[in-house]
Amino acid sequence: MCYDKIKQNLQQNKNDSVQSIKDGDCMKEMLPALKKTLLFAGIKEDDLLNMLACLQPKVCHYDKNETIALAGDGFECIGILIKGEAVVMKESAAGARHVMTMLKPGDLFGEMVVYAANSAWPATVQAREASTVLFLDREKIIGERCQSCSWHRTLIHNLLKIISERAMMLNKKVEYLTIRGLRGKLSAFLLDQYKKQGKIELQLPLNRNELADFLHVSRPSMSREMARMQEEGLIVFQRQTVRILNLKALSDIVI
Amino acid sequence: MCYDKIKQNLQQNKNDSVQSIKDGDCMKEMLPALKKTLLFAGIKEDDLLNMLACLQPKVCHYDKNETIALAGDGFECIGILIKGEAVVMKESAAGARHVMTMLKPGDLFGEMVVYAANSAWPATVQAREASTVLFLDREKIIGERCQSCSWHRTLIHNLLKIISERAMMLNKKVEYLTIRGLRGKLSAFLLDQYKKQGKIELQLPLNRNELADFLHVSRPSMSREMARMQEEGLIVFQRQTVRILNLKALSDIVI
DNA sequence: AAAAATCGGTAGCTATGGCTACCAATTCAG
DNA sequence: CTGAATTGGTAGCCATAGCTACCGATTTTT
Repeated sequence: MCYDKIKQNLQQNKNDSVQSIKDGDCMKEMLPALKKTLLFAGIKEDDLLNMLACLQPKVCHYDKNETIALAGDGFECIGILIKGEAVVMKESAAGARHVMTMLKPGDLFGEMVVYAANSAWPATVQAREASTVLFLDREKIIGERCQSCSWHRTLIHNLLKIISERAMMLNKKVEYLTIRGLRGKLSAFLLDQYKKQGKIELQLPLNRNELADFLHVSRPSMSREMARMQEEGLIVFQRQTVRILNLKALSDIVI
Repeated sequence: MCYDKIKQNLQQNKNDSVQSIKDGDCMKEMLPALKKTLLFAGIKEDDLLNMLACLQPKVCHYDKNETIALAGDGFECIGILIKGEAVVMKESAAGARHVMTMLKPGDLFGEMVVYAANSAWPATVQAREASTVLFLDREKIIGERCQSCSWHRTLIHNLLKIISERAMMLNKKVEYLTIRGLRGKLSAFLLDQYKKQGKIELQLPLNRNELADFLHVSRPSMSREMARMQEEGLIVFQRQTVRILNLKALSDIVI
């Protein structure tokens, strides 16, 4: 498992991984990914180097299809994908696989798991291409033993923001999922878009397939319902454009 | 709205609310609630007082049925219910109300919203009895301007843990909700219980009504499905006791 | 510009599951 | 100990929505 890899890395000279970052080669490779990482938002490029020295990250390489983290593992580090591509997926005992997210360079994983007490990693992370991952110790991010580095505060801010927003997103998702009825889900989505875009003439940010997927309904069923709502004079639509005709009726549908 | 109340409070002498905490009367009332609050876990009772002096909380009182926070409000503070009882609820435009959580003394609210960028409060908090609420500024918890207080680190740890665990719970909920088919949801639930209890003979922690509610299905539909599963030799059950007969079959059902 | 792929709409069939109603068993209260 | 209330099982009806299949329109590729 990945965990073995991290441990191996630890047993090496402590400064080894940091050293390797400091020689320009490796660092240059990492910079673009690190700059994109939300965890490091607001930290100047020049400071990144010093910060990494303090964070003592472990760098691990994975081959294509190698497992980075296994569902059920305990997990002490936050991962940042530096290079390559990975997927977060659920695997049933039957072997059916369901991809939950794709990770691109700069993406974070494990932020939630790592700070929750005795929670096992709920999904498997697997490299889809040869990939490089940076592991950050959860305590080091907070700066448990570090009094001198000023940017720990920025990291904590970012971390709180990232996890909070993940939670808010999940909350929103639960809301959509618990709404009874396809029409209800659609109405809720349209009203949310209305709130966001401020006009009754909406541009849908998703195509039909993605929207159906997001609401967890089948595409034809959704199309049918949209057609019905148009018949009943609630909305008019053409492709990605939807105009809400009866705002009140829509909000009445949502529980 | 609540926000006005907090502002009023701010316009008073800055130390006013803190003062009032320091006179024993008010403080004694608060102590039991504060000790239960997860945000303060691991902080000694003696330290609580000093901590509150640094955090400069605002104390607000609410009458029965008064609104503490309104859906859509921006919100800069975390709330701790000290006395009374409150509910977090969703209100549709139609006026239908749905209680999401009940808050008891010591319970926190707003932790997620407050650290997510420009997120509006997704639900309304309303006092069900005459209640007292302590509001903590989000920056003060992190200790933005405070170098001296050592327990900021504990608070940050607790905060990260609380929000992470909330997110993990939501994640679990999404999992259950996205499973297609009543049988799938049931199987997933039973397998989770199996993992938790370690035996194939389970004691369900919920009665049928609660379980149906948790899985977002109707009680009769669930009973029917359970009966079918028994017919097919997957499980045997009687009231709260369920014995799993075919573990593999169950896990095959869950996607 | 033609071919291919993607995207969206529609139809028909059917499985799923929600709902009401009712009954049996168990638990609780007086 | 008896009546009431809660809890769980069952039946039947029917709305919802999933699925397959197919078609036309649009976009992309070559």
